[in-house]
Amino acid sequence: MKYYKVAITGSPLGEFTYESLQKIETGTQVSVAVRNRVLNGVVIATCKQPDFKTHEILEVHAFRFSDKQLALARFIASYYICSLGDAFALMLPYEITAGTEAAALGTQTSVWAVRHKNTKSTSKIILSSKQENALTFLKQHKVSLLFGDTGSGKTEVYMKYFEQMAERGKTSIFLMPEISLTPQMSKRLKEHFGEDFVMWHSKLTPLAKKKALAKIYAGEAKIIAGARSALFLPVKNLGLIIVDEEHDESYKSSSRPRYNARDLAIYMGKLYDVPVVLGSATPSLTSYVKFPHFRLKGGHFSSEKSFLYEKSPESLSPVVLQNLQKILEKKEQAIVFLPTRANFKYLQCQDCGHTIKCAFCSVGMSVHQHSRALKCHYCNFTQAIPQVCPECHSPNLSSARLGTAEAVKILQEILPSARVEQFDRDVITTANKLKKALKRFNDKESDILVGTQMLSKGHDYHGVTLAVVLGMDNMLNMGDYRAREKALSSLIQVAGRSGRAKDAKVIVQTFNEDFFKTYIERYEDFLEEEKVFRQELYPPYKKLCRILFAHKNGLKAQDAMRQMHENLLTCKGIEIVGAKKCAIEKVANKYRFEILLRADKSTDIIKAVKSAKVDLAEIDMDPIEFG
DNA sequence: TGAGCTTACGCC
DNA sequence: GCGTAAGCTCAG
Repeated sequence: MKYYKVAITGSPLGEFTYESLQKIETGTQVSVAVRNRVLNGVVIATCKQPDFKTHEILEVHAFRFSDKQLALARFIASYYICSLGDAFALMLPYEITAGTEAAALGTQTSVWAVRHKNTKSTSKIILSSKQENALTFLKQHKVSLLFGDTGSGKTEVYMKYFEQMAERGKTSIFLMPEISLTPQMSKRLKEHFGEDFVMWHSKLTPLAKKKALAKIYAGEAKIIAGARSALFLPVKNLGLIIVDEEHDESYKSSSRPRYNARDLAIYMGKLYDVPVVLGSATPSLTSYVKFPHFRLKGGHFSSEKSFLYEKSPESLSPVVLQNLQKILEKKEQAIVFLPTRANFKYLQCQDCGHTIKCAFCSVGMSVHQHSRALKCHYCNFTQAIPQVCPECHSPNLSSARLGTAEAVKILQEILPSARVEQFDRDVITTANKLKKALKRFNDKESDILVGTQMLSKGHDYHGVTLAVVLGMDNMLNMGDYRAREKALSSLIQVAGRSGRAKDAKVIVQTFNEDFFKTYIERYEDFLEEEKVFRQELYPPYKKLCRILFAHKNGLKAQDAMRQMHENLLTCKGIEIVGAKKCAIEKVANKYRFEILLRADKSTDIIKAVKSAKVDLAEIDMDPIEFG
């Protein structure tokens, strides 16, 4: 009898020992019984017979993780402090049988693919001399940052690099934020690379996933574009990883394990000995400090952009409305950016000051006029809009903090001839709706798009000559160490969506004109100054780790925090910045506490957290959210 | 007393 | 994480 250590896929527990008569290679997928359930697992080692009774491995699957994937899983488990089972779960975003079935399917597809090879464009990508220089630079470095303005032609540089890799038979992974996986980008890559190109994201239908996997297994996919999970696909012959919009927060997972795909891409680059390119018009300070960069300036468009700052509280002010009116008269288009969804973020009593809170979270309920409801943006709890204050019964309830839906409503009333559309995740719920909304806008069937961050991510709007940016001060006043970086980069990203063809105007409503004015066209100056601000206490100069404790019994969560805090006191090389209630005390009926750690080296944090960890603790290494 | 719900334990 | 068994509450 042989004995094996098995990591249970998706389980936070450690490795369990199972027996089998078969010889099973490390990395092989197996089915095992835990309690009386059959679960998937991964064989991670052989071992001696333990002193307890073991169960038999029920089934040995055909799929096996490569040694490099095993190394990646081990790294994730150790750096993000999670079980191997949790790490492997990231790498299996498809059913257990996918490996074998897809492999079988692969042969069929390859015949099909060969027959359709002629769908691939034969046209070569022609780069400008600046772009050529950029590519040369990227090729000279293991990890590099392509710091390129919107419209500077980063995508062509990427595509040329992909093409050269494909010519050498190498596969490239192209990561982008989920929301940027637009029909436009897909179309462009598909047109150029034809059957060599595969798209991967969580919303693919099971059949589409199967087809994509088949191509990947068969080694036919040469360019794999996808959201963060695409990083873990079983790629053959990896040659290059490009992480576009590297500053984007969506690379960081907000559930266990809380990995950052951009950072893991860099680790994978080392592991596979392939180059990694990070790209952004507004790079994170972390990447800017850590990696050599090539500055690709704009100038792709000959148009000019002018900025107008309005010192005003957030509103559709006369200045904003007049400018929108002018745009309509000229039959041009505008985008309006607002960081808030719904009609209003809050509903407040004018007499006693009470804000209506979610019954399950310690946050205000947002007003959704369309569904005539108050909605919690944290847990989705919905209730009717009350007529009187639940505290003092006053009927004087008023809404605060303008949201996208309300802005659309106001614009439709004041500018009745305008065709205004809401562009946020309340309205754009599917890929199809996104595609259609973009098509309407680019076909000039709509005039004004009012939206959140979604507006600014990777879409090309040809005819926009006015960008209105509201709510910047709310972003700036968020209070976490990245607030300035986030606000400025959002502004630059939104501004970058306008003036692609003609001269354009950007209206920024803010009381912090000096800050935005100074840096809007000099992001590198901002980064230089930000270095000084971060030097003493914040990343990339210091490592942070946040540990969360959430439980519906508040005392349980607090006790767990206290216990871990006590354990941490004896640990060396770390600073306990705080151990307290979270800023948002309760979410989805769970009370929340947190510990924040700071250190010079991540190894000290890992060592400390591993030794001090208690059951309830959820580890968030390199956190970017502090709510 | 036991149905119905909450909490603690430990999984190989 | 999650199933199970033990603990707890309360109408009858």
